[in-house]
Amino acid sequence: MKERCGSCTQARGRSDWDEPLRLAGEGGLEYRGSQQEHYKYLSHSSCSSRPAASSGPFNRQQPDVSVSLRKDSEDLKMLAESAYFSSGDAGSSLICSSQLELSPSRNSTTGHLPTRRHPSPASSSCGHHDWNLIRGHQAKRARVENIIKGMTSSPGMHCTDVMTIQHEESDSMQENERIQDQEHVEKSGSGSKTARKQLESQHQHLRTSFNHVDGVTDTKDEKYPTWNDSPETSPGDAFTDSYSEFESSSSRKSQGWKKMKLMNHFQSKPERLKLMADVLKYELSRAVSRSVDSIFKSMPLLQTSDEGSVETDMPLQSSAGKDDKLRLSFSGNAEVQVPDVQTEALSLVVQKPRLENKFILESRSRAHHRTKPTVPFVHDPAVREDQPSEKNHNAPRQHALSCLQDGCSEVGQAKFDTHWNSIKVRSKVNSRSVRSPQTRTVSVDPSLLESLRLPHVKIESDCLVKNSLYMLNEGLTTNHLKKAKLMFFFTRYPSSLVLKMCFHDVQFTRCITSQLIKWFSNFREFFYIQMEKFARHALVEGVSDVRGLTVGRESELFRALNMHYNKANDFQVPDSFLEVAEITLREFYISISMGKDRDPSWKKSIYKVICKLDRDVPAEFKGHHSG
DNA sequence: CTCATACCTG
DNA sequence: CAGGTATGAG
Repeated sequence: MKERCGSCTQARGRSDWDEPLRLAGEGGLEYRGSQQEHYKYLSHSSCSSRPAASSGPFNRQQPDVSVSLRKDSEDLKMLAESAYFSSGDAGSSLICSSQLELSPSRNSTTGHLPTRRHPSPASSSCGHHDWNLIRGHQAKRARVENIIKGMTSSPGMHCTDVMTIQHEESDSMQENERIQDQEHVEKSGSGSKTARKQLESQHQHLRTSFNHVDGVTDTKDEKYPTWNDSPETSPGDAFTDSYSEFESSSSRKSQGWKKMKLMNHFQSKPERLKLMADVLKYELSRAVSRSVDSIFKSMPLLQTSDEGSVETDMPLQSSAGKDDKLRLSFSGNAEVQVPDVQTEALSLVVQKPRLENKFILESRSRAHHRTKPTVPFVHDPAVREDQPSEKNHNAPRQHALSCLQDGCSEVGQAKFDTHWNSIKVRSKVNSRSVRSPQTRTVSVDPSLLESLRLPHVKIESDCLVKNSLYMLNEGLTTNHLKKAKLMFFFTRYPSSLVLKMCFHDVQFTRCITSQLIKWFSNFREFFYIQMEKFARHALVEGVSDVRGLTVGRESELFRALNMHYNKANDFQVPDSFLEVAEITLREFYISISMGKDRDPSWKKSIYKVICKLDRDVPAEFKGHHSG
């Protein structure tokens, strides 16, 4: 009694689900013949009365449907194919590209903003006076920009970004130490040196430090890759050790030529060092505070609309409209701009790294050097129509965090608003996976906050984490189910591509895919059961002509269907679905009236017809509102 | 054999 | 709606 849509099963079976990377498009072609065959059969059947001249919805539809659907099918295939190929390899190539894009620190040529400066003794000496000409606020700005730059990296980077900032400071200071040492030697060699001169020297030194931060990059970038790739050695190591006395943040070991310098640091200028550290801390905290404040200022918006896309005073170098991931990373890092080397990674790691999407969170064990920027992979098929939702989103969608559309930007989509708070769907898959924002916390070491003098910065972890780290669900929620039901109005046999596009916020594991398939299978089951029931009922009631079978919005059949798929009745069921329902009902009626239901697989032919009536799912299903 | 689905059941 | 099973295609 296994009635199956043979071609459907074939076309949508392995090639579709089992190998999602393969486009499931051939089915449509195969069905075409079947459909024609079917309609031929229908026209031959005693019940079929579909002369073109006759009126009525049935006649109006059939020819149109069979033709236009064919065309639509073609278009769909094309669209799907293009969309597919761009999204199919997203899991891999996008990651790679994103990593590249997101790692300005690894490629000094990409950034206006220096990420890492390692003034070599020679060049730093040469540029010393030039740097002194640069105003302090420029230096600060540079640092802030640097911070922002760091934010554009992945969430997993925040710790090391901070480290980098510290190291930058350290390096600058160290460089100045070297300069000062030189000066010291020179002056001591020449003669007297007053305490005032010492003080001036310190101030000069500090200015130089900041200027270094701002201006060093050009000459030192070439050193960065080495530093980045070889965490064990860094020109800034020496000072890091001394600097850590104030920040207690670094465990890096000084190496090589640094050690002698380090000795000098402590022996000759402890006070100066301390002063420098204090000033640096102050400046750093100010800069960080400003940047963080600006970020947080914009953060609450992220929860509710695209307006919340991160807009800060700070220049965001990276992205044009398409690079949502960059901005996402930006927000992701925003939460942890506090130089905390100990805590936040833990809270982030709590989030399960995504295996398929390589959502990698760097281990803290590598915090002592800049980790490779990790990319929060936004399962965001590149071809996805990035068009605004019809109900909201006047704000430009390019404002990032469009990848957050699922959770945070569903203004006006009341029926999806509770996505993030939705209860779990009863299922094995769900039971292990639904991420609740409340489960995430960002722990920032209070002492570090204190040390940074950022009392006003509130780490709104939920908001931040929600916005930055919840793009991908491991489980299907009730809202996903709801969405799937609404999708059923358009497609009874969604391809894996469509599913991925519409549920791009879900990690498409095998389980998830199977569950979605099962959902639609259940939907179809209910749908066909209703159809058969009403068709039989019509026969019993003596309906003699299929033209008398219509499915209107007031019909009992539609109400039953609507109750099932659109219980809240908050979705405008497309007319096309009514047509599909009507066609299906008539197919059942015809088959039953012909006694075909005695054939165990009598529904097969009906399935063949219906599966061809799938429409493209509206873009709003693909773009956002996961639920 | 695997795989995906239809069908049946709870 | 999901689990289990039967079926058929590859």
